[in-house]
Amino acid sequence: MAKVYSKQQDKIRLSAVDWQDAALEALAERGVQGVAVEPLARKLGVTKGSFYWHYPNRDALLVATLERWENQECRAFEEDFFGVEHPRERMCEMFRRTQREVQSHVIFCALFKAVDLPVVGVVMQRVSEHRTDLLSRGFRDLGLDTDEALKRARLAYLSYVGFLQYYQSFKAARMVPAELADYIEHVIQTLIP
Amino acid sequence: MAKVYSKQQDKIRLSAVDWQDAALEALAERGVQGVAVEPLARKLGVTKGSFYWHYPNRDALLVATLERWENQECRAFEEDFFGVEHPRERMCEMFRRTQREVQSHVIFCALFKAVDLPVVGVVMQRVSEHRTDLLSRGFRDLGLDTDEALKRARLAYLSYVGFLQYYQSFKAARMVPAELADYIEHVIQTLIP
DNA sequence: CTTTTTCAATACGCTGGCGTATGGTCTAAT
DNA sequence: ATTAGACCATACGCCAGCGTATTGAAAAAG
Repeated sequence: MAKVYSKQQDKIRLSAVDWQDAALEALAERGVQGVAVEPLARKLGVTKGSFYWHYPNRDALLVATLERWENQECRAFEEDFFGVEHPRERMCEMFRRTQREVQSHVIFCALFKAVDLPVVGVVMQRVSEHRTDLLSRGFRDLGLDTDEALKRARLAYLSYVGFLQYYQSFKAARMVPAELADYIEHVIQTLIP
Repeated sequence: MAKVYSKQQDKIRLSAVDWQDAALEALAERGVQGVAVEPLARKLGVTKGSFYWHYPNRDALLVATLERWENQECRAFEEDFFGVEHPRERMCEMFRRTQREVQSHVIFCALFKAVDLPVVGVVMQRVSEHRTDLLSRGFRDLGLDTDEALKRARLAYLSYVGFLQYYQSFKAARMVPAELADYIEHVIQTLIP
């Protein structure tokens, strides 16, 4: 489906998925409102005449892009979760995850900022519940009762969300990697029983 | 300076501050990009001819509005902080604050979503540091050493940010007040030594 | 009661994005 | 080699917001 091309500029013919890839890139760079058809067309070295052959409108691209992202994202999260056997080590790794897979976080963050758009909202709500569920399960495995585990999972997840919002944006005032790692370890010590 | 008028509609003549008030309202309702001069003018029952007498451009209104908001917001936070003597009770109240003063949180949240705009970014960074500083001080008063206190303050603040981002938007999936209070108490138990 | 000053209306041009319509070109299959 | 379908260009029209320029009205100052 994906054709052969060298640069972003001189490509052959595009598929619907190519537009989604470009949308994700724009999303990471300029946020949801950066996903605009004419700019995307320019970036792809094409005109919007092409776009409206693949999608009926901008929203449709957004929906398709987010659906693919959601699947892939949830799968990755699950793999990370179930990838570690030991319950405590497992949770620690989930927290340390914040320092890795940067691009993924950038998109997550951009989406969270646009959560007021219905199209984005429904997706982020599902993703949030999915993650909270898993974290909650992780805390149960550490001995917390159902209720405590859920609340702790919410706290953990929301502190993650807040962290991203903050540190993705204030790139100037960022902690250095060592300081960041130190912070994460503190969070682990504080939130994991 | 503020003239007499009955409704939002039929007012006499406007001052620069009237535009700031309207801007704050729009900010709470539609986010930063809702602060647009022509819509504001409509809401104020006036045309943009008026606006450009008071401000050179949209950005100037934003700056002025944010400056006023920042002062007022930081002052309120300090008052809440120093308003309670007992160090532990003080911190507990700061956390419970999340359930009150709703309008204030709405604006805070809207601003955080637009933190990529330089005008907004610089303000939110200052506000964030201000709050983190005070929280850090609060944790020191509870016996944490300087380093731990700072990290704990960051965690507390960022979990607050994440919480707002989430619950301001997903009004549908909100916790009921009792459940919310329960969550807050859990956070208090977990984060306050 | 003039004269300034302050505030507002009208009308204009510009930009950037959306979406449509129509026709053209390349490719793959017949 | 022809044809059908997939992909793209061009050229529209539309809308919403920004900002400017000019004129007008209403207060306040003199």
